[in-house]
Parts: sequence; C-alpha cells; structure tokens
Amino acid sequence: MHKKVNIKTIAAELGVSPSTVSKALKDSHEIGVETRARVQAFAKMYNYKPNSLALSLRNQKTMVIGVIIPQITHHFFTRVISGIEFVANQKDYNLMICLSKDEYEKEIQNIEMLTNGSVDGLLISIANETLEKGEFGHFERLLNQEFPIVFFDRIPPGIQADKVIVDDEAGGYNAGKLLLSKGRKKLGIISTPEHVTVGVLREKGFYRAIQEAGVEVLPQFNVKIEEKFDIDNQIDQLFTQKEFPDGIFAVNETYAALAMKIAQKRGFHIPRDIAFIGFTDGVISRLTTPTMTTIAQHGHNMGNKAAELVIQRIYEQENDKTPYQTVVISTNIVEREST
Amino acid sequence: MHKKVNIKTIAAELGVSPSTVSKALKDSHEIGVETRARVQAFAKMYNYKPNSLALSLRNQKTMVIGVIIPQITHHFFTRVISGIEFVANQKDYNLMICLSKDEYEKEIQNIEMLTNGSVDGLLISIANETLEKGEFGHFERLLNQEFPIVFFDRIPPGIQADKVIVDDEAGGYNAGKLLLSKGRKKLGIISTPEHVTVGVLREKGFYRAIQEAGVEVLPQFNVKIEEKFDIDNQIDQLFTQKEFPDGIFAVNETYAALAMKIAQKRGFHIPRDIAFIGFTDGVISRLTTPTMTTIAQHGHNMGNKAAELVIQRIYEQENDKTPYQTVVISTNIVEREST
DNA sequence: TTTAAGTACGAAACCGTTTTCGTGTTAAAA
DNA sequence: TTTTAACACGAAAACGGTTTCGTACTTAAA
Repeated sequence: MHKKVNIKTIAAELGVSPSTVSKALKDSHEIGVETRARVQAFAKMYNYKPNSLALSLRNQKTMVIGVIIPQITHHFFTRVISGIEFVANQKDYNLMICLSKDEYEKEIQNIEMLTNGSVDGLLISIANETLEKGEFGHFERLLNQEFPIVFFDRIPPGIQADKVIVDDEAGGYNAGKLLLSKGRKKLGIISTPEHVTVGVLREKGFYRAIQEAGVEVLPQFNVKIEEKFDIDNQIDQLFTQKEFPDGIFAVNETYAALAMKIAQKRGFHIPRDIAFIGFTDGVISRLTTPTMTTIAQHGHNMGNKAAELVIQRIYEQENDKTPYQTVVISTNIVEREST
Repeated sequence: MHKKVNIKTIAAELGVSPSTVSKALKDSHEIGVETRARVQAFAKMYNYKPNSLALSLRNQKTMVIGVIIPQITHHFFTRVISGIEFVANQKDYNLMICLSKDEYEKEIQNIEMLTNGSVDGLLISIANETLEKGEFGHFERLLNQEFPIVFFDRIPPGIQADKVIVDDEAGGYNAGKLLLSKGRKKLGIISTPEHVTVGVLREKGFYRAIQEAGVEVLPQFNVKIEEKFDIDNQIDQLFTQKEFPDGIFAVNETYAALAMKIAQKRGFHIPRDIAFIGFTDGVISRLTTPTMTTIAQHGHNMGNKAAELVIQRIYEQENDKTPYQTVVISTNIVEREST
C-alpha cells in the first residue's frame, strides 16, 4: 500500500517544520499568509487527512462509541443501532459495533478490547449467557472507573447504572387487556425461559391484566420456549389438547407468527377462533396472513435515547455528575387483523 | 473517569523504567526473573491492558476492518455482517461498521473517516445514490493507493477490484425456470429501477429463462417499484387488469410477500391461480401464508468470503500481489408452498 | 591480572499529531 | 540610535506504547 502523506512529509517537501504545517492547516495567523496558502494548497493536492489514531492519542478522545449487542440478525437490535447512529452522527461520533453472540466470554473480550482506549463510551445490551450466569463483575469494574456506559434493553438486574429499557411490563399488561377487551377468556401465552428478563416482564404484565379481570391462565396454556428444542412442536402443544385458548400473547414476533401458522394448519381461524398478539416492531407482522396485532417497541427511540445518555456522560465534568438515569421507552399497540 | 494504569505509572510505582516494564510484560528474558514477576504481578493486580491506540500507532496496524453498508435494517446485510464477523474474529480482527444510509455524501464521509488510519482494510457495499450517480472516484483513489478493499453485493460496475457477489443472474434464471417447470405461461416480474444492479441482473436472468422457453412477458406484467411512491398500489396493478399473470417472480422477499398478500386480497389462490417466488434468505419467507419459495442468497457465505479476501490483501506483501478476484456466491432454490 | 562474555536494565527514537514556549528578524516607537 | 512590539517560524514535549542500542556490573576464561 502506498504510504499516505503526513505532516512530516509535507513539512519536508515544503522546507518548513511540522509545527508550521500543523498550524498552517488550521489557518493559524501565527503563520504568514503566503506559507499558509502553500501548505494548504499542497495538502489539498495530495488529499491530506490527519491520522485519526494520532489525533485520538493526543486528544485523549476517539469520537467513537462502542456498541455491544448479542445478535445483529435480530431486527430489533438493528433498529436500535440505526437510532444510535442517528444521534451519534449528529454529534460527530462514530460507532464501533461488536457482537457478543449471546456468549459471556465474547462479551468480556469485546469490553476489554473496546475500553483499552478505542472508544469514549459504551452502549451494551447484555448477552443471554451473562444474564443466565448472573455475573456482572466486568460491568461493575467499568462503572467503578466511571467509564461512560449505558445499558439498553437487556440490563443487569440490581446494578446501579444508566439504562434505557422498553416498558415491557406495561406492554404485556396492554396485550392482556386488549385480548380481554375482545371478549377472550381462555388466554394463552408463549414466553421464554426465566433468565430472559424482557420475556419475564412481558409475561408478568400479561398476568397482572388477567388477574385484574379475575380470569385464569391454565398451566398448559403457558408455553416457555426452549430454543434448543424444536420450536414448532412446543407451540403445537397449545392446539392439540381437549381445550384450546381463544387468545394468545407471544412475547416476540417470531413466536407469534409461527403460532399463527401452526394454528391455521390445525384448522383454527384467526381471529375468529383464536386471536393473536405479538411483541416487537419488526418487518414480519404486517406481512403475515392475517396481519398481526403487536405491541410496538420503538427500537429507534431506544437507540436515540441511549446515544444521548452516553454522550452526555462523556461530556460530563469530573466534578458535577448527575445521578444514574433509567429512561423508559413506552410501547403502543398496533392493531391489525389478528385480533 | 478514573485514569487507567499505563506503563509509565507502573514503572514509576515499581522504580524501574518504562522499557523494563514493557519487556517484563512480554516475558522477555532480557529482564531478570524477579523483576519480571514483580511487574507482572503488579500489572495483573491493577488490571493493566495496553492502550490500543498507542499500539496501533506504533505498529502501523489496527487489527480493525471497516465495513460500510447502506442500511443495517436490511436483513440480508446483517447476515453478511455476521459472516464477516465470524471470519474476522477468528483472525483477531475487530469490525467498525458504518452506515451510508444509501447516501453518496455519507459514503464518502465514512470512507474518509475509516481510511485515516482507523482500519487496516475496508469492506463496502455501495449506496444506491452512488450507484445512481455513477461516481466512483472515491473508490478509485483508494484502489490506486492499493488500500485493501473488497466490494460485496453492490459493486461498482466497470472498476477493477476485489468483489464478492451473489450470482444474481443465475438466480433469476432459476426462478424463471422453476415457474416454467410448474406449467406457468403468463409470467410477471416485480423488479427495481435501473440503477439497482442486483435487481437488474435478477431480471436479466429471469428473461433469459423465459426467452429460452419461447414465452413472453407482457409489458404490463413487469412492474419496477419506485420506493418513493406507494408500493402496494404499484403491485396492485398486476392484478387489476383484464389479464393477470399465473406466476410472479419478485426480486426481493418483501415485494414478494406484499404481492402475495395483495393477490390474496384480490381473491386469487396461491399457488393454484398464481405461483410466487422471491429472492433472499430472510426471515419472512417461512412465515408467510402460504410459505414462500425463494432463491436463497447465503449472505453469511458472502460475508465469510469478503472477510477472507480483505484479510488476505492486508497480509499481502508489497512485492507479490495477486490479481483482483471476483468470488461468486451461488444461490439455490428453497421450494415452499407458494409454487 | 586482564579480557571476554553474559546479565539486567535504561536512554532514546519512533508512530503522527498538537501545543507551548522560545527565538530571530523586521518595523515602529521613543 | 536604542527599545519594543509584532511577526513568522521552529524545537521540544506530550499522548502510550515498542524496540534498538548502550552500558554498568558480574562472572568465567586466558
């Protein structure tokens, strides 16, 4: 690769010192107008751009925000990222995106890599494996150092920090209320294992709505999907017993879409026999048949907020720190044909 | 933020020189065993990690690969990224992902930012606006500098460079053949405007299959979607005329899913009245009703190949350069219910 | 006793910038 | 004619590491 021009080569070429070049490029009037013009013309001609590593090292800031997400193929996270990017971009920050693949070890590696000077702040959505283990020492170390860090969506329970979350409990509650308002009485839920905090919260809200209405969910109408086993089979159990639900809430879009297909295959009509409601703001819900009612999550907003928070932390002075904040992104119901 | 320990602070604390610390940390036997042990213990205790900016500046390599994609919310690109990440990770590279938002200006900004020392190589899928304009000077400058750069999916036409592409033409051809093999004679296509190279190629392959069979596509059965107008209306035109097609190929998954819904709303049965085939490897096709036959693109493979190519270029010596390569990722048909 | 070879460490340069602090020259003021 | 100020520029340190080259000291061989 051909070497790029740098300040030294320009200086040598023009017979001046590096300091002069540096100043001339910033149009400092410490330097004579003629020299300034020569340097600037030369720089433009050779398309000089300052080396950002050197700048970062010198200025002790990189203008980069690190983002660690579990999976990039999850549509929700890409929405969040585009929200982060939107705000970061406005404030001249760039993004360094890393994937933990839901693994504890990779998450630690990513954090170590990013916090060795590469980024000014960090945005994290925690890996499932970390959540399962319940080990958050790697986060606590950073928080003690007062490294700017904001958690979003999947947050560490019981740890003081800046957080941006979806109001999952309220979303689940509203989903339950909606089904009830449609006259559904035999409700079912497709959920996730314990350690997935967002799933648990959505389920909790759903049960709150139901208990308020004095209705009960039969144990066999509560399916907790284990992704390592066949998902279709697990869902199918909802429709193969003597009784079947007439309204189903799934804690994410994919489970809801799958459940709709399986129900239809079993001969049920949607929404006449069974109503369905999903959770997320993905691309799937408006393309299913019938189209799916969902609790919209507004991932883009979440990204905006998270980026704003972390940038605020980065600019904060050592002396006046504001206390940790938790921003809640509210959901709303998008009603379509499935209810 | 509390300052992190660095080599200097360790040196001062232990009463040795920075060089000694540096060597001790690498277990150089230039340093006495006792000193080595003291330094290493101290470093471990204070969780010392070398500053990566300093390392990059010194070593003239960052171990980072830049990736520029038009949109992160496109599922295909996330598959490619996860493929890139897989290979990069194995070879100790990290990713810096930037979004051009399909804008020419942002693409240029991203490139300038990334090539000022931040990354060792670049992976690019070109913005639509750039493709429309046909201005590739910013790429050519980099190529002339022999900066390691690999284009994927959306490539600059007529420019010598390393490229990884999907065999779009063959995919379109196979889609056409499949519809014909199902006895369909009145074929339609939902495509994209001229400048979207991948759409054009898929269309070209489709027409080749059709011409080989001696069939013709009526002009009104060729819809080129303009995203700035209402997409549903544009698609609907296929089903509101005297004649209607009995087999439709859409150059992406979303258009195909939309078209299926619209056709069903118009009372057509799929696949009896009309067969549908889409293009991509997204999450939608197995969740539509009926499930959708598609040409699978294998974005993950594309990411693998692109990463391998660029890393190969990075390691390449100044003297023995290999000629530019174009890797073609072949597609395959995934047949589902819509045909 | 002198010389040679290890051993254990430090000084300094370098990567590409910025910035502070001189310093030599010229022109204006005293 | 001397002092002062303005002007135009350069030297050097700093950011946080690595690495080459010395060098002082010890020990073994001549």
